[in-house]
Amino acid sequence: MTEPIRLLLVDDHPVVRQGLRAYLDLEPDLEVVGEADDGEQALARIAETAPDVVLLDLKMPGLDGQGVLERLADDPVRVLVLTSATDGERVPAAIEAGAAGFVYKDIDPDALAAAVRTIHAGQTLLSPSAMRGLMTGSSAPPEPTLTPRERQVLGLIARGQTNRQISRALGVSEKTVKTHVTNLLRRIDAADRTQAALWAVRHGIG
Amino acid sequence: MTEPIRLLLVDDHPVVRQGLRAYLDLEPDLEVVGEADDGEQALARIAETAPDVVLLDLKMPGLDGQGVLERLADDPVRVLVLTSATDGERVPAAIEAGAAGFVYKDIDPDALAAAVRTIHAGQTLLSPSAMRGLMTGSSAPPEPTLTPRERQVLGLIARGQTNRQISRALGVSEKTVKTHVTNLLRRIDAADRTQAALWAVRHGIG
DNA sequence: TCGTCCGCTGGTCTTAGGACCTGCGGAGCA
DNA sequence: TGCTCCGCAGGTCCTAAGACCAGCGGACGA
Repeated sequence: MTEPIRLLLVDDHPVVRQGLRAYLDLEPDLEVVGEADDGEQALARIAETAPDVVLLDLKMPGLDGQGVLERLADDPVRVLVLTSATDGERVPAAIEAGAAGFVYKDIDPDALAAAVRTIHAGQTLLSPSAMRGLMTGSSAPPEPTLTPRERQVLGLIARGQTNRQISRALGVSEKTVKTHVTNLLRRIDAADRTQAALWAVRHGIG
Repeated sequence: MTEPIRLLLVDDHPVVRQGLRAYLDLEPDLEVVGEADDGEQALARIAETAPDVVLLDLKMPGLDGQGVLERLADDPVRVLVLTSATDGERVPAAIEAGAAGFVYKDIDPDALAAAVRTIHAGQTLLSPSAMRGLMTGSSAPPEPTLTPRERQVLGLIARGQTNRQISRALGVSEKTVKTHVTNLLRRIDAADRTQAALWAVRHGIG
């Protein structure tokens, strides 16, 4: 097993830090090595703990996230910006200042862990549609829209049913079920039914 | 999007409530509408806020979790008992008194959110072997005994990984992974990896 | 020593699953 | 009318998954 990714959590709300720590520390390849509640403290902790990735809220009293980013210009640490829909307008400047990506604070824990790994691996977490959405001030990313039938099939997948079982349950051919499965996998960006089932559980379907 | 599931958190330790709230509130379909640190306060909050689901610690000063359950006999609210391995002997009585399920306090956030959704959907979170083990007063959950390796593989399945991906993550052959999968499927009585993943989620693995 | 469990790995074989091609009819809308 | 979406279903094809056969060495306990 390789060294865990070392994380610093920077947010002025203890509740948020606690919540983040509670589930990030459960990931075996992630390790929270410190917390900070403002920009100055963040810089001090970064110097002390040399984290790989900083999860950084932009909106903080005193030295804010943008200020931190500007002072980290020559530091190899990767910064993942934690943002909310109402803070979207700060993100482009943060990216300009060197942040490697951003996520919404309401991101689910799996996706946050994945985001951390992605930027730690040297990639960035930006998509033109996401940037565009932020700049127009639109709310959180929309959920994929499944057709009623796809949703139904997904619900049955999330109960562990095979295509054969689903076809019998719905009174259609197995071929039809396969078609719905193929379509819904593409919509929710899942590679297979197992991932689809997990997605369904996370989204309260089935 | 449907209405979020409204939650009340009941635990005498502020730290626990805070941590729970921090990550449950991050789930878009869940909303923490209140907290209470003992049974009396819990009943008052339930009356005020009409939550869908109560996360309830059994062991509290004054009116405890069991007392709350007994007074909620005619309330439609669903109760998810938060327990620890050392409190296991209280669970059967709590279930008898109307709790819809129980989870261990060290459950990971995904599994907890899934548990909440499951009981909100009207299901229960009980397995005969889990109940049997609890009734005999054993400490650890009496789950099917997976070997350490099987458990590890199951955890990765529960993240949606393929056998190939798992073999790379663990540094073993795909053949070895398949063997572990075959063995763990038999142990947990699952027909395929999708069912195994769902089982893992329900049991706080991965 | 022997037996069991564990983790590792090879082999063979079948089939469920999924991608991607196709097309039908119905509904709704410009 | 034409287009899109939806649900339904056929086809071909490949491969991941899983069952079941086998065996190795190490650790542990009777």
